Formats: sequence, structure tokens, C-alpha cells
Amino acid sequence: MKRPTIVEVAAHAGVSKATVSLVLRGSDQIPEGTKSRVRESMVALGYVYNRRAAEMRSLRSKTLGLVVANMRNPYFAELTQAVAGRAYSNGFTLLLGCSDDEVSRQQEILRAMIEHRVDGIALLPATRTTSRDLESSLVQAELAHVLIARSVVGYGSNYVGPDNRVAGRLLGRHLGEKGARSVAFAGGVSGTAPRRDRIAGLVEGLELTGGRLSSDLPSARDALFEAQRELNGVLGGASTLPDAIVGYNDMYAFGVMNALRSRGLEPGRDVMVAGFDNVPEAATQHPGLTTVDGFPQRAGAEATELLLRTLGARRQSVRVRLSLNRSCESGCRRRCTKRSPAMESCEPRNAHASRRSD
Amino acid sequence: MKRPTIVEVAAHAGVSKATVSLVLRGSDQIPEGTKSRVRESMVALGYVYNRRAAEMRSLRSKTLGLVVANMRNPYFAELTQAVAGRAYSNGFTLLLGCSDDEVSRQQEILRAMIEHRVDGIALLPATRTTSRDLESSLVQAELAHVLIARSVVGYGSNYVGPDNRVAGRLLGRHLGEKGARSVAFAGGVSGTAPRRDRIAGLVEGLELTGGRLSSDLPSARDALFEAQRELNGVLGGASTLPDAIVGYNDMYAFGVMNALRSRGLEPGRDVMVAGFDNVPEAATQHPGLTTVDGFPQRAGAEATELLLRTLGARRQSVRVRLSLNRSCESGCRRRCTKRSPAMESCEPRNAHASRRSD
DNA sequence: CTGAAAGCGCTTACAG
DNA sequence: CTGAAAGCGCTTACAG
Repeated sequence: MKRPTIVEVAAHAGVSKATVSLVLRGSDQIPEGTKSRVRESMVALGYVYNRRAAEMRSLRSKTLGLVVANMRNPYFAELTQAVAGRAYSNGFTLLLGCSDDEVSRQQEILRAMIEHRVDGIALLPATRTTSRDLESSLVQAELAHVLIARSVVGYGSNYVGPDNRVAGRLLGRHLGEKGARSVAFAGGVSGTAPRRDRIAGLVEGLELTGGRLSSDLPSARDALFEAQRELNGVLGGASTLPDAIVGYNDMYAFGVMNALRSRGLEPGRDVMVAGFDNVPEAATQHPGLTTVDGFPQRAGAEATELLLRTLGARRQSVRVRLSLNRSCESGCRRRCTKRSPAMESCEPRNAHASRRSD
Repeated sequence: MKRPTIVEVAAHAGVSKATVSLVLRGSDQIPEGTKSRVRESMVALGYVYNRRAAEMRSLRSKTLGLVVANMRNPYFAELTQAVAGRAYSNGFTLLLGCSDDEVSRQQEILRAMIEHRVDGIALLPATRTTSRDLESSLVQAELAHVLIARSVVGYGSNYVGPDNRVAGRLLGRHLGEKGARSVAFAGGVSGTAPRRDRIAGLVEGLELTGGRLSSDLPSARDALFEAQRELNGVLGGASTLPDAIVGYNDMYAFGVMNALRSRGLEPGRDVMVAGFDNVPEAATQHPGLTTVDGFPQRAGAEATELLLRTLGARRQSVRVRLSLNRSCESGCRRRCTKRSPAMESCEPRNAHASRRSD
């Protein structure tokens, strides 16, 4: 039951501990004969390297921490996969924590990870995280860290993720060009950096094209299901519909689509709908959802690389891109001169026609 | 930069290392006066507990490993969140690895985790994992482990996840009752345990109600997008459509819906479509997808508990449940006598009308 | 109630 | 090329 240590291996092979240690790390100072003898002993005894003991002595943990708000948003899941992959391919072990979007829990997880002596932490912060929270944990511990996907108001450094302002601008301009004059924004938690930036960008983009943000619908917690409920409330009292509704993210946008349908309205035909993120499901919904691609794979990979290089304070944006789909085709209808033979002439579905950000 | 250790704290407080250690672990043998003096020293020096050193000495790592095939399937993402939550609330740290559904990579990750001396491993195995792969890693290391969500042919023990046979049976019977006489199964990798069990159950359920499995469409790798392509090929050559198409999982089922639409067919009306898992998106698609709920939260939580209790070899099933939605309403159409005022009279949407498994 | 010593399984200089 | 010794930061008996 008890696993053999290098002491046992050394005795079995008739060498010293130090020699075994050198063999373990493939030193080229040990002649082949000794090496193979030691290796045979390891096999014979069923030796398993104890990485933690090694790291303890050498004072490097070769470990990274990832704390995410939740896993239900496919964007976050994909990010997590990318971080795990990058950590792995660099020989790092990844500790995962899930805050359930609660700051107190997040702080406890961070603390535990710091006690574990991770070399760095990638944090997808809980919605209500303040810069003070970060100061009292990551900064105070002088730990290399990077925020992914969500930046925090008042905490400018070490962010890797979409530039939400540019993303909003891309979408705003697109909607304006499609003929949207009044646009509503739905979902997200007000006061948070991503929401603020997306709205700011949206307004800028709309202004370029003659549209405007007509309302800012109240927000809710659980995107997929709550957006639908809240929207029902708002639309119920509204006398006129906006030309377009932009969800805080794709999950909200899906909820918006449902809310519209439950009122007998067809998204894309009666009201344009758009989101942010470009989760895989965006292309497979009906109609496909026009959204801004936030490239989670790239964000996760770059955040990890940044962490690994222990680069100092930097702010890094992942390029965003419009992902055009049918959910915004109503504007197209009004403006396209020839509608036949197919709508596709106006906007290809799933074609990822791209309009890159500057 | 270098963090203070208990030696520094002890010197600062004028006590021995052992006393500091006892204070750290809240021993009640130390009088309050000493405790608070020591604690003040810790604060003064900015002491941070080194969990790894402690675990090294006490030979318990308080660490669990989770290796998942991928994160893109929302079912897996939710499972991961549940495992993370349960590990956390039991004071365990979670190491995460992602195999990208490749066995060789999975084996390397397992090895690394074993070297890290995790106390146990939860494995959502890569598709082509054999029992031999498990023998040579987890079993040989005599490590507590549990398979989640996917069982492996020939490896009977330590599985927590849906009983796919029961799940298939539930769905088969439902489809038969809806009037389906010919049913096609699409997707998954042939030879794998979950696919085999789902099909076997489906056949049983159909037999009870006069239906039959008409074909077993070839499988593909990437559910969401590939299912659509493969189905196009198959349907293109087929002269008659089946009454229903069952996807290997919900992601495949979504692909099936798209494939049908791209041929001008409306899922739910022209052909019934169903899946397995009940990912959140199932309810928000249009039409909502009828599927069998596999309760990922529960599976993740129970797997973790099982691991923590280090119970020996057991096989544990998570209860499954039919999740009825409109994607199977065509059968309803044929059979319901009164169709008005609403289809809802036949099958409530999102109501999670449940038919529990025995 | 508190301290001195040994030890967890490795690595790291330093000799030879 | 290989060994003896010290040490990573804790905990654990064992004294007193």
C-alpha cells in the first residue's frame, strides 16, 4: 500500500538517493548503464514519482489556478477548456474552482489556491467583484494573475478578453446599417464593466448610423431563463416594439427570442435580435443568432500564456468579430432591393462573414 | 518576496514551531492568550499558510482530480461545475484536466495526477477508452476513482451516471406511444457503452409499443456540426423518412434539427426528433427538444461524494427522466382527438412532465 | 501547556 | 560519475 520512495529505489539499485533523483530528471551526467539499472529498480518496485515532494523542495509548484464564475455559459466552458489545454501543454497542473458567481466564495477559493502555492491565477471574476476584492487577495499575495473575459471596474491591469467597447460598436453599426433606429439592451448586471462597455460601444455604433438606444431593460441573474421572464414584463407594458433587441450575451439573446415567440413575434422577422460571445449554439438556433465573436479559445490560451510568462501588468484584448445570422434579417428585408431568390444573398448563414475590429 | 514560515512566526511570537502549528489548526490545548499573540505575529509578518507543505508531512493531499473528455457539451460542463462545488464544500482542491477526447492525452493527464498524489480521480473517459487503459493507470495505481457519465465496455465498477438502458427505454416507449413506427438513431461512436445501451433500451421501449429501430445512421465526431452533415448524406439517399430520429445526445439532436430544416422539413411536425441529456438549451430551442434528463448536477455531486467516502467498487445510477417538448409533437398530432384549442393540451412545454424510471 | 527532535519525499550544492 | 548532508515548510509523537 505504501508507495516506495527513492530511498527504496536507491537501495534496490545499489546507488544513492541523489543518483536516483538525477536519473528521474534525465540528467546526462549519469552513464546509461546506471540509468537503466535504476529504471529497472523503479519498475520492479512499482515506484511512482512524487511530484509534490519534488516541487516542495525546489519551491516551484508548476501549478496554475483557474477560478470561474460558472460553467453553464458555453463561453466560459470553452475558455476553461482552453486554459486547461494550455496549462497542460506547458507542463502545468491546473486547479479549478467555481465561485457560482458569488464573491465570498470566490475569495475563499482564491485564498485556498494561494495557500496551495499556485504559481499564478486566472480569474473569471464573479459579477459583483470589486477592485477592492482583488486588492485584498491577489494583489496582496503578490501573485501573478490575470482576469479573463470579465474586467472589473477600477482594476485596469491584467485583463485578457474581448474589447467590449469595440464589440458593441461593431454590433451597433451593423444594426444601424440594417435599418434599426431604436434598439433595446436586455440583461446583464448594471454597473459591471462588460455591460457598461458593451452599451457604450453600441451607442457609438448606432450614432454612426442614425440609430439610438431606446431603452435599457432591467437585468436578471440567470440568463437563459430569466431574460425571458423579464422581457415578458417589459414588452407587456410597451406600446411599441424596438427595432432590435440586443442581449447582454448570447444566452440572454436566446431568452429574448423565446420571450418574443411566446408573444407571437418571430425573431429576425419582426424584431432583430443579437448578442455577444458567439457560443456554438448561436449558429444552430433558428434563426441563427447574429452575435459578436469573443473567441473564447483564444482568450483562454492567451491568458494562460500571459500568466506563464509572468509578464507584468498588461491589458490584452482579444479581437472581436461580428457573426452574422438570420436573427437580424428584418432590417435586411426593408433595405434589400432584390429579395429573391434567397435571403442568403443578403447575409450568409454560418458563413462567418467577418468584419474585423480595428 | 520570500514568504515567512512558521519559524519566523514562532520567533516573532516567542514560541516554538510546534505551538504555531497547533494554533494554525485551532487546537484547543493552547490558551487564548498565546493564540492571539501568535495570530498577531502572523498578521504582522504577512504569514500565509503553506498547505502543500502541511499535506506533504501529513501524507494526505486533500486533493481530487477530474479529467473530462471535453467542455463543449453543456452536460459535461455542468457535471464539472457540480464536482468542483462538491469538492470545494468538502475542503478538497480540484485538479482539472481535459483530454480533448483523446485516450493518449487522457492517460498522460491521469499519470500526472497520480504523481501529484491526488486522493481520488473522477474520470469522464475519452470515447475510445478501453478497460485496459483503466487497468494500466487507475487500477494499477490503486487509486480511488469513479467513472462519470460514460461507462467503459468491460469495466463494470465505479460508474456514476445515467442508466442509459433505462433512458433509452423511456424514450423508446414514449416515441412508440406517439405513433412512431420507424425510428432512426443518429450519432455517437459505435462500440461505446453509452451508445450501445441507449440503442438497446430504445429497441426495448419501441418493441413494447409496436415501433422498431429502422436504421442506425453512421456516427461522427463533433456532435453539433457533424450530425448535420452526415444526416444530409443519409437523408439525401433515402426514399422515405423515419417517423422519428433520435440523436445520440442533445447536441446531435440539434444537428439533426438543422439537417432537417435545411431540407425544408420542420422538426416536430414532419419528423419527431429526440435526444439524451436535457442540456439547458433543449428547452429553449424551437421547437423545444424532447430528451431524457440525465441530471448532470446530481451525477457530479454523487460521484464526488462516492469518491470522498472511498467506497469500494459500486455502480451507481442517476435516475433519468423524460423531458417532453415539442420536437416530438407530430405523433401527438396523429393521435390526439381534440387538437384545439392548443397543442399544449397534449404535451406541456417546459413543464418537465416526468415519467420516472423504476 | 510548550519545546526539541525527527521526518514527509524529494532536490541541491558540495565533496571526492 | 556518485555519495553524504542539509533543507523545502510543515506535523507528529514524545518529553517535560
